[in-house]
Parts: sequence; structure tokens; C-alpha cells
Amino acid sequence: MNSLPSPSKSDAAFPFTVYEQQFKALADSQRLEILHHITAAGSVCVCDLTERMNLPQSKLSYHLKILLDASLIDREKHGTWNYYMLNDQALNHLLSEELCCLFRGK
Amino acid sequence: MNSLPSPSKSDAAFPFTVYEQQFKALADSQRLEILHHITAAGSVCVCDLTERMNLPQSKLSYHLKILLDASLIDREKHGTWNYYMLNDQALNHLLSEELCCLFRGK
DNA sequence: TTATTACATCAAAATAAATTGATATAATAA
DNA sequence: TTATTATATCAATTTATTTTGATGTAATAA
Repeated sequence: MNSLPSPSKSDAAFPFTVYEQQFKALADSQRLEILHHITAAGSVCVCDLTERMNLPQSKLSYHLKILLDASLIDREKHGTWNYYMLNDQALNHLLSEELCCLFRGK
Repeated sequence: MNSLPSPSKSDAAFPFTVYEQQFKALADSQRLEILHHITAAGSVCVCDLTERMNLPQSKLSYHLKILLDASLIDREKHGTWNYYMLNDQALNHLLSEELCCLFRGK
């Protein structure tokens, strides 16, 4: 489910690469808006987002892939549709409870 | 102390710009390493970091400015030295308690 | 005053990320 | 089978970020 290596705080030479990737994924207002939509809706397909955000499909697929690769969201295939939902575990590990309902679940 | 506007969760058109800036600041392994050093040391000057991280001074000033502009750290001038320290309030608002001691205080 | 230390800032070059429009694929419907 | 829908991916371009080396400045020391 989570393909990222799990970092250890005690490793002095820890290169922060996992956190770097996850913060990079969060470092874009369009992706934050995507996360916000997913947070509000529970799960969304690409077509939901193209309608709501008025962005081209290829752009959304690109940004969703970045969030997916960083394990901040998960994907489920149903027929022709791809549904995206929050990866609560990863988001709760990373973000404060005060960001609850903004771009992370409860 | 914190020059960033305070975002409101209830604003439907909220553009996430503050969070974008803060996550951008975190989205770089060198800056995470800087934060980690500051977390460990309490406060550091640029010369401490040039020694510990073996990076040119201008590069460190550049990255420190990005963290500073995002209000993730604060600066205090003492003579010729500039000391940098964590902005605990901003970091605690943003990051989970599990990241305590990695790049945020207690 | 001159020299030195600690640092910020600048402009140019290098690198990385985002955007666009096109094409490919897989599932379903006709 | 053919058409359609939903989506991923690709290559080219545009835009943003990072790096580098140089220069400027302010504080202190000689």
C-alpha cells in the first residue's frame, strides 16, 4: 500500500528523501486544491476534478500522479474510472491535526 | 512575528497560498537538513551551517531566506552574526507531532 | 583608518518542474 | 465490430527554482 521506505529518526545520515518527496507533492496550490476536493468528497475520479477545477485532464492526471507517487493519495480502479482517495495514514503522519478537514481526514 | 496572513478553513475560494509557500520551503532535502540542524542545536548562525553541511555561504543564505520568508524560522541579529531558530508556532501548526525533533520542536 | 569576519544580495547559468496538445490504452456501449 | 468514454503517458515548450561566483555592507578588531 505504501511503497515508500520508512525513515528512522535515529539515523544520523538520514537524507530526508521521503519527506522531501511528500512536501514537494504538497508544494503546489493546485495539488492542495485537489487534496481539498478529495478531503471534502471522500473520493473523486479525474472527470470530477476536470469539472470542478476547470483544468485539462492531462494536467490533473499529472498532478494526481505526483500525489500518488508520494503516497499521499491512493487509487482504485472501477471499470473505466479511476477513483482517488486520501492516504490517511501518510497524511496523519505528516500533517498537524489542525490541518484536519483542509487536506487531511479526521 | 508571523507576517503571513492567517488562512480560514471556511473560505471556499481560499487559494492555499500560505500553505503552498510553507510546503515549498519544506520541499527540499537541503532545507530539511538545515531545519534538522536548527532543531538539534536550538539556534545556529550561517557559519555553523557552512561548517556542518559543507555548503557555500551564499547557498545557505539563499535557503535560509526561503525558510524565513515562509515564517518557518526566525532570525536574530547579534553583532556580525545572524542567528536562526525555529518558528515553533508555525511548525506546530503545520506538522504532526510525530515529526517532533526531526524538523520541529516539542 | 585599514583589515577582517559574517553575512546578504545579485546576475548568469544550470537544473527541475509544469503546461500543452497529441497519442495510446482499456473498458464499456451500441 | 465500431464507437465512445475515461484516463494515462509522451514529447516539446514554457516557467520556476537552484546553483555559482562575485560584489556590497555592516560590525568588529588591529
